[in-house]
Amino acid sequence: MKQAKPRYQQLKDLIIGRISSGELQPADRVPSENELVEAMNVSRMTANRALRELNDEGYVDRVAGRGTFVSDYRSQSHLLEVHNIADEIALRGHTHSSKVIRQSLQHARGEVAKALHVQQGTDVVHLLLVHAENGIPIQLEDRHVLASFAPHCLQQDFAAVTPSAYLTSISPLQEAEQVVRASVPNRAVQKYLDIKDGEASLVVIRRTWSGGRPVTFARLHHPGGRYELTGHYTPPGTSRSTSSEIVQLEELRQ
Amino acid sequence: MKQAKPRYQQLKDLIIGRISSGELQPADRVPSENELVEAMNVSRMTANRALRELNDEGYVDRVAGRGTFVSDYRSQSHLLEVHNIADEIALRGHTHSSKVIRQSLQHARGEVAKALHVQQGTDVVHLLLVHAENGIPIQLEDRHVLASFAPHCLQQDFAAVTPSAYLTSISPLQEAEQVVRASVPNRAVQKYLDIKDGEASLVVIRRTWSGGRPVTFARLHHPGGRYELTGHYTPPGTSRSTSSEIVQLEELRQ
DNA sequence: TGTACTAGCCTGTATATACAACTTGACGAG
DNA sequence: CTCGTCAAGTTGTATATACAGGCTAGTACA
Repeated sequence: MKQAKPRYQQLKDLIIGRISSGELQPADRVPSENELVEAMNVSRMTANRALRELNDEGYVDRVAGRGTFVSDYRSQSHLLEVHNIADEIALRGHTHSSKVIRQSLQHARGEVAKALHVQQGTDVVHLLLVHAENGIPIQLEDRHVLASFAPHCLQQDFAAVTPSAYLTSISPLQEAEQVVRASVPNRAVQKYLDIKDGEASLVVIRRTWSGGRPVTFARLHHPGGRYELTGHYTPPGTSRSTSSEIVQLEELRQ
Repeated sequence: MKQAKPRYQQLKDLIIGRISSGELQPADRVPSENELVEAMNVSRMTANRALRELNDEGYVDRVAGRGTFVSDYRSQSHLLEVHNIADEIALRGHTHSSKVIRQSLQHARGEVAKALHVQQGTDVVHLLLVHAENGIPIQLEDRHVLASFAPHCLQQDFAAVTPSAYLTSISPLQEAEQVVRASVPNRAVQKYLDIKDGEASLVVIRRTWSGGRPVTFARLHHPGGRYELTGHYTPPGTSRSTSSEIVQLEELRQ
């Protein structure tokens, strides 16, 4: 027997759905409280709670006197939260596409074996794919998956379902460790991400545990010029609306 | 003329104060909604909002039928999430040293004024210092602090106590937002961090709130070749911690 | 033409009321 | 003594209502 969700949650889900599907684009106007009252047959306080929480969660921006508008996340993602690149892009109202470059069974050696805590030569599936946002390359995913953990990994169509989504569908994520570093990538990475020579890239190296052991090891290369990670720590203070304002920055002067 | 805070916010501040001061210990019972109604002369919905938001922010745990209790989760994650470069280095058993390059009173302009939510021309203290680990430069800290928040900032000896440590000693951190990006730095940054031409740097831009307003804005430049951020994630409700283990990695082959 | 003002919409807050669901402890029947 | 029931207190949600304050467009006026 399934308990019905609260109405304010239903409203939130509805609006998040419209944003994720692309029906509502960043900066688009979201129905006002009074419009929700009429359309959804709820009281204004209920509509207010739904929109206020969406505001607190960063989905929308509200301006007294003007209205509620879809927030533009641009190219941000949350630090320390495990993310799926496709979802991130969908949340921004953009279209995600990915191209599989390699999908093969290999024997773990060196770094990979060490990172996954397995013997050299253990079967692993090696995935290499490029993710694009509105056609622009934004992530090169270089991932190794323990073959014993995901036996059907070779048959999967990762252009349709991202490896991240597939792996979490097999078994819930239990633990993750990530390292972020900056580097100037080599030719191969430059080519896949379409970045210029001498430009920096942001690299996220992530190991994910399931059932007490590491099951996948991924290197995620992003073009430094058009990708950044954002983190928000909300210890105390108000439930102040997270501003979607993005701080433009200049390089250190002279 | 100061605008009075909303009553639900006053309630939140009151309870946060009792927790911060130690009057309320973890697992202690917080006044119920009805008790707040009588004691504070507010409606139950207002008390409900205050307690609900404190719950969302992790200060308290609420159980229907039982009551509201002080959470003990926050005290753990607090220290671990916001890091001080000197503490990080000390954790690795190395020696930290720093050199102050600039420590001057300035008027906030452009990006800094915008990031700190103040008028152009507001007094800010500009700090520029290089942190070194075992004598090797590892961070260039370019920080602006609201002068009204830290009036003695100009007299402080930041070679002895890092700005981060000093600021948290003035007032507990309430909220932080950070952006991580990769870039190839300009000459000035290269010089201070002693990095080669064309090498990447990892830049952390961080804004920190206290008392509901941003009080400091910092750009932390790190040499890409010898610095990385590590994070550790454990999904359900458990605390996150930074892991000191560092995954060695190889460049993407070919 | 341009300026000031106002009507109307929007969000933000506060209150009173109501009912549902959950938890605990007290009380009484067996 | 044990078990079930019930009452009281608590949180969770929903509604109707009210007023304050911000924003905008259009209108009246100079």
